[in-house]
Amino acid sequence: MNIGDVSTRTGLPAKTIRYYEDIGLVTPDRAGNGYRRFSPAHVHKLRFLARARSLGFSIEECRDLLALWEDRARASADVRAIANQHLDRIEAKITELQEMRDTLAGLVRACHGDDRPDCPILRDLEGGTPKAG
Amino acid sequence: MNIGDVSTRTGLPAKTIRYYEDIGLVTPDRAGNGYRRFSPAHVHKLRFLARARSLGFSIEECRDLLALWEDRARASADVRAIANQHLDRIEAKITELQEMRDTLAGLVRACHGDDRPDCPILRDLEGGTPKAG
DNA sequence: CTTGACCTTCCCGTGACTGGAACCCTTATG
DNA sequence: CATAAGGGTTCCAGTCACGGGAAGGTCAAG
Repeated sequence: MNIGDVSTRTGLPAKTIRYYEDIGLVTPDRAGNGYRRFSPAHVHKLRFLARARSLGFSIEECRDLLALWEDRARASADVRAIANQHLDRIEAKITELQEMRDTLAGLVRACHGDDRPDCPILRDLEGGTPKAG
Repeated sequence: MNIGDVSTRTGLPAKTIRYYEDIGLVTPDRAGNGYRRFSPAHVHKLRFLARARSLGFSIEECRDLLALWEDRARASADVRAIANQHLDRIEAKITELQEMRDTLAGLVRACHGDDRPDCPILRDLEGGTPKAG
């Protein structure tokens, strides 16, 4: 199978698939004309990667997950540890973004948003005068 | 004031302050020995930047906000538009992360996490067999 | 024989910095 | 006077996970 087919089958751009080869995540064969040739197993692997990436795992985590996936003697605890770590990072990021959102939403609410120059948003950015009174 | 003092006063690393000069966000004076010299106004501006960045505004948004901040005739609506747009992006990101979190949390819960190889997390990544039965 | 859709490699750009090398300026101390 | 410490300076490279685009090879159809 050529890279274009693999791309449609996995949803990954061809560029991304080449990149994954570059960094050693997949190693397709080569046809006589130099074209990459992918087996169903390669496609399966790339789908695994696409799914893991869509869940926000980093490339290095994907590499680890792939290794575990291909290790028939792996311990599920190892997989869960990676997932849990990632989960913690996601939770932290969510909290951080929620704080940003709350602050910003408050400022946007406080701003009348017309053609006058007075603006609580800028006042906050300027010096943390969070609307006195 | 030298860059080190500005760094402590604003909480921004010196490297970042130099970077902000590079991209034209601040333009400190220069002393005879080539050192950057910052006025209180520069520090104020950098604090503005630090606060805006901490709220997740991109550098380009910061540039726009700075321009509005320094335009005494600005309309608060313009500021609010930028903030609102940013708010939407934050909301979208939060939703995306929450979906990731929910999926991952489900998988982690389903994984017994011991030394056996059987693992629902890998099963999901492998092919979307989301635990049949 | 040409067209057009594929494929290849290669290099640059992204955002917002961070690390590090190699060097200059200033002050204090032996 | 040498030197060491602790500022500062420039410039280059790396991060992460690709994406854009150039320059060119390959293949099936008309």
